[in-house]
Amino acid sequence: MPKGVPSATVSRLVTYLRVLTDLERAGVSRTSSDILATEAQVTAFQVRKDLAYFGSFGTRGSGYSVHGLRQELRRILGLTRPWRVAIVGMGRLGQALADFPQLGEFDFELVAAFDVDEQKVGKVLGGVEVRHTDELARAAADLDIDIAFLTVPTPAAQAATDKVVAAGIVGILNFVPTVVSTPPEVWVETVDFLAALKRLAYYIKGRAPVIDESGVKVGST
Amino acid sequence: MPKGVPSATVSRLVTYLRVLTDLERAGVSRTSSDILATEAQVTAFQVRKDLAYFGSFGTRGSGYSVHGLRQELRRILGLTRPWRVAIVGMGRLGQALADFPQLGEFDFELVAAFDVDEQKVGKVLGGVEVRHTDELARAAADLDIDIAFLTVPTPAAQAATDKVVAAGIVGILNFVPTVVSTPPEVWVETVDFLAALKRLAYYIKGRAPVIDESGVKVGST
DNA sequence: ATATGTGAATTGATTCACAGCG
DNA sequence: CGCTGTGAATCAATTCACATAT
Repeated sequence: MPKGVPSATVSRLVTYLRVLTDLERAGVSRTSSDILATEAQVTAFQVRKDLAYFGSFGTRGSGYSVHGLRQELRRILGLTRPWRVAIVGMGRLGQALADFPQLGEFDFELVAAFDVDEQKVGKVLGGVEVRHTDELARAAADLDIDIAFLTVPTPAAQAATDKVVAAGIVGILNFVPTVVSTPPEVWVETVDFLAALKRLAYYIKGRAPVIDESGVKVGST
Repeated sequence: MPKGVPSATVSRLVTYLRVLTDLERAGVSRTSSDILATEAQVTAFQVRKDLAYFGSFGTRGSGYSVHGLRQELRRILGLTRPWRVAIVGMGRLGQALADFPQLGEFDFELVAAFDVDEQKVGKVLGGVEVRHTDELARAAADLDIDIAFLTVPTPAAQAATDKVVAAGIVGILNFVPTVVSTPPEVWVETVDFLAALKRLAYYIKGRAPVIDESGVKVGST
């Protein structure tokens, strides 16, 4: 596990893994940095450099084994063992994620769900019984929870995070549009579509088609 | 609109804007790069450098006007005018997004929804009438659509993207876990929670609590 | 002949120190 | 005096050229 790997490299490795999975599913047995680069929309240099952080996985002159490189990437990314996931916050999004069928496909197992609403505690939503968030520490130890999906309302985010941290959970997938504080041993990845939408506004500002006086779309000025 | 702004800066501007909105809502009238930095979990240097790409918005010795800086960031990010959004792909996620109440709060207006499924075309899902995806080009011109939310099944992603591009839409918020190809005048922001989850696995690999033989959690080795 | 793996060069982003203004 | 704004320095990431292996 080398140090100093750019986080952009980790993101790209996830993309390469998806491309390799598609290739393997399509029955392709060998590939190259060129092909991976095209599919991932990066350069072949970048693909090779990204892989070089972790070792040498190809054969000079003939490229990479699709299956072999896929296994290596799964190992590098830590996707060869099942991760045990809990959802914290069973509102609309939490319930939708509980229902999401493809989680298991990728060795992520939903093992618990939590909410502070007594109306929800004890009910089964999306196939899991909802427990009270105060049970987090006990349940995390019993159920060996690795990852929490944080899907609580924004004002509750930090308090819920503190409970997750106190429970010894080291990974948080944060769906709440706010920055939460955690000790350094806890890693937080954020998924925030409103933030992505606002970035998009920045990039297309001034590019959006302009309608001229006759109602015809013309290029931006 | 300065060139060469790091994309990380754009992401952080979105965070600063959220912090400023919270501060304004809380009735705070002035702030500083230090306060913004703490809330956004970056350094004060970084805040000032990020803002410096676009101008000078503070007062030396006394910091920033919360309201003033918030307006500047809204202007910089292109959030002072309404953006017209269409959803392409009215499956589970598309319907959930159509139902999402907070879009309008941020000057994003849902103006149309598309699907290829004849069963869905003509129905009203999440408050919008669903049109056939082949109507995209016509509708985009009539309704002046700026942004498409891409929420189609993965195998349909590129074909749907091509229709979006042909319709003259310049911004795509891509929820599909794949890389789509677009001409350079179209900007794509990707929201992929499975990718974020896999990155998380990488970072916590080796950090996850280890259970010793007596069933007690101990630090990772 | 061909495509990988990698050190060197370049480009880009962040950090810093302090000059500049209120 | 305090806090912003910014050029210079450091640090990090990407690009490139080519040596290397099959």
